[in-house]
Amino acid sequence: MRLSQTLVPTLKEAPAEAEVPSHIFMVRGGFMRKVAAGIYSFLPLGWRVVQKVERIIREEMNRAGASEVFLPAIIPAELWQESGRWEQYGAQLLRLKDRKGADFVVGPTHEEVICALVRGDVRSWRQLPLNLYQIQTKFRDELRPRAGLMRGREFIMKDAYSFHVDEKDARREYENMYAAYQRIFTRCGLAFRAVEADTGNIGGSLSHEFQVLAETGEDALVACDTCDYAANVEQAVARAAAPTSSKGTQPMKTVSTPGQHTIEEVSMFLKVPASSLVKTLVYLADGKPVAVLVRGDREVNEIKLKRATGASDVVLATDAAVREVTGAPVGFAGPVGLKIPVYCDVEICAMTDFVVGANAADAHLVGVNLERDFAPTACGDYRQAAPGDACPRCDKGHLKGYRGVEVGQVFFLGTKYSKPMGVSFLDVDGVEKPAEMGCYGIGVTRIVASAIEQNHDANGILWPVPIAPYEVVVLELQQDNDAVIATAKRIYDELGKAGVDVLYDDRDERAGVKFKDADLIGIPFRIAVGKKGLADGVVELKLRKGTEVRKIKLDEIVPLVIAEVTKERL
RNA sequence: CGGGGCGUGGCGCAGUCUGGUAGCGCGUUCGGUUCGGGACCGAAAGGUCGGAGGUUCAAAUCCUCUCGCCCCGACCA
Repeated sequence: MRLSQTLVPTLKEAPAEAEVPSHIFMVRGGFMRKVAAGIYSFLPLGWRVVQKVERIIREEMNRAGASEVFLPAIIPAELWQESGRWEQYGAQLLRLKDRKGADFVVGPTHEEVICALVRGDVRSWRQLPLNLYQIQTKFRDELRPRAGLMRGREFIMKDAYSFHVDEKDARREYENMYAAYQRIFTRCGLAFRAVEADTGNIGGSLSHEFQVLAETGEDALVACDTCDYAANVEQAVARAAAPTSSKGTQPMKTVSTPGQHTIEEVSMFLKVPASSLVKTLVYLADGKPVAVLVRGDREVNEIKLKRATGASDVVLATDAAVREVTGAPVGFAGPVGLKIPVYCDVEICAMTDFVVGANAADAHLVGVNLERDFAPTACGDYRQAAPGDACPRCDKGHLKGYRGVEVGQVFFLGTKYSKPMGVSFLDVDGVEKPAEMGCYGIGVTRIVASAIEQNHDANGILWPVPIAPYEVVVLELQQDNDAVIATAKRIYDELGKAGVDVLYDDRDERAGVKFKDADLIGIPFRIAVGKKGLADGVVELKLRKGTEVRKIKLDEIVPLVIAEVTKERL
């Protein structure tokens, strides 16, 4: 492609709203433009990157035995009412009406549609297993879209759904997709990690997320420094310290702590570390108050609490509710004498003579001990795992913290959707059974953003060759020199004929502008054709990710570049 | 939804406190000189100051309402 004939509007300055590197460079490099909050147009360069990523995904999905379909973006509400998600999904679901007043949704995900398709046409065990996927635009009306493509409202996703005669086969396919995902992200040139994950809204019982490691990632991860355990902190098991046999030595007594209601304040006031305090938090589990105890320097993991209480909704209680339950202002809650269920994190089983709120204004209890002074309803893992924790899987390791961008997730769903949606088949034994299901998503546009987060410098993007919009850029450094123009055009033509994706900067611009733009848009291989080099019979070859400028003889440049590009393609 | 901030030519911003009829840099167009790391000189085009209402002789500026956007938090296949 000749740069003079396409639209690559590069900018010297990025819009003020762009903060993360991927957003800044995609706008500055002329890859995309914003249309509304979380909604973007892809320009020629950006769309080429998306298509390269999609091609890799298609190749690997097809190789893994999945079949591509294309489902509608606009879905009748009845299907969502049938699954129950019309009510459950909340405000993220964009709802609309047609001219007759009938309700529709813009699909944020497609379990309903795929189930409706499969239940109509799959009747027999002989038709299973089946794995269907699509690459399509999704819409989720996010509370707060941010960081360009990292969290948009409209985005491109590859979603796959598999159907099986039994759980064993569904788990086999889970492993198959897991392996395919490893290949996809590797081929995209990403440094990533598969981590154990919560199953969230989608439901099901087994899930891994594929996280691209990046400082700007929204997700907190922990991974063992010794074994291969890795998990989203939402999901990570917090290893219990060995319970102490000591019963504690101090008597329980009340101390006055006027105005000290945060852990930090109480810790300073009583001159004890936060790790010697026990934090009592009141939650409403489906509206009913429960208390959770964690060590003072820990955080409650609400997902674990949700699981423990069996509630479908767990929220921190309002100040008024806390006051009603504890009889004290917020900041003085404690387990002693509480009439509501008390969930005690196991870490506290290893503590003695700790500090808790006294359920009275301006007072705390010191020298408190489990069992002796209060009896919890349950003991378990209710806290957020944290860097420095002992690894829950191996004996030697400790957890380290990372930030990640979730680019894919695989779920084993069981019959969560197939039962309510009536996806069943007649098995060999003549019995009708619900299909076991899996689903597997990849954020295509998020891959594009996270690739930039991982591959950029101060001047612009450093695309990995397999997803670069073009593999090679040819710079024509002078417009008034026939030899330069003829040579640049010849190299461009020959590379193009050889199947190399090549961009030709034939614009009537000064050399400096072309160098700057080439760095900004991040094409991996750069060939500079100028009169200085031609005088010596050479052109210059430079890799975007390196600093070395190689002078290559005119008759060697094309075969050399073809060889080097091919090597990088994966 | 809670907290903070911002809407002024395509982009980045000043002007708003203290009302007087819109300015700077980049980009764009034309002419000239330049020409291997975002050139220089000269000329020019381009703005309902997010929108509506109000106060005033006079509103980008003050008041009310409203819409949009960004950041932090809560939320999240």
